[in-house]
Amino acid sequence: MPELPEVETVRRGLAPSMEGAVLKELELRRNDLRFPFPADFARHVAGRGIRSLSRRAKYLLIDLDDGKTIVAHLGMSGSFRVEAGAVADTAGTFHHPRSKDEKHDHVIFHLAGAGGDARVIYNDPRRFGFMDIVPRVDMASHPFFRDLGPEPTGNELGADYLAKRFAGKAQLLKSALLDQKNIAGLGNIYVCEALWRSHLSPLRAAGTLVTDAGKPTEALQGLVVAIREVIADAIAAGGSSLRDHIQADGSLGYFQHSFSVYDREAQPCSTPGCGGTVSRIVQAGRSSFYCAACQS
DNA sequence: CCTTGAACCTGGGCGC
DNA sequence: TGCGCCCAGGTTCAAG
Repeated sequence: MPELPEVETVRRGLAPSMEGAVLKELELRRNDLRFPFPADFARHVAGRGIRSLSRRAKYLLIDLDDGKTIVAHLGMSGSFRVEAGAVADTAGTFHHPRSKDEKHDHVIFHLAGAGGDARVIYNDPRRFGFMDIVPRVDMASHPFFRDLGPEPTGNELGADYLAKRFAGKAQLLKSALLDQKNIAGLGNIYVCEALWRSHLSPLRAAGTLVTDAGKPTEALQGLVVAIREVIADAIAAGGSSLRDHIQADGSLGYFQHSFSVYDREAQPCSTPGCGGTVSRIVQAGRSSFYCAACQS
């Protein structure tokens, strides 16, 4: 499902329709996703204005004008799509585009905005996603966010910080990078890709990237750069569209065309001069893709 | 503390 | 066409 770049792409796609709009009605087509919706969820948010859309890790945050925030996690298969408001065709006739209901449409945001009415529809076949509402003053201490590590964007993530987290750890590097307490927002795809870019094996112990003095090794510094770059590249590409993930406007991200190792088992490694082959192994129940020839 | 495996749920792909 | 199995972008909890 959506990792950080996909959620960021969703946020950017939804923002023009949602920011500044009024949430006329929240339509819940079932009682729960992964968890039950909060008590009186729909009644609670009806009529509220939407201030802004933001993101923390893989959470989409919809800030309302009453000091509360709708928190949405897309799980493995969640997606949003927008039905724009009335649009004039070339003859000047207004049409209200309304896509037909699709299977697994679970939550519908009915909006009134400057561009007319719109609907934002949350679809999630596997229902591993969830939504909740949290007062903004409590956000940092809320269990969703309390233990999250730094964002891998910009300069928030540092090698010195990771050295402290990894020091003395026998934990597999793959698992350490998937742990949202270490870095927030990475998932299976981008961990595999960042490890390939930094020529590090997913089988390596996290502690081997830290010197005896507790400082980051050059390898760890390279890993931090690779993580930042792969996330930035993926956001710029609109995320990765595998299976059911689409952008809010229905278009596809295209970072999947830039995968070097993810889902490329048995294909040649693209490190210049390497000549190796991409392997797939299973670690902690997840597939890891890597080149044993150039990643150590 | 550690790591692994199962669980949550539906659907797509593949082999037979 | 169908069935059974494996796999899937995440997270959490139990068990060893």
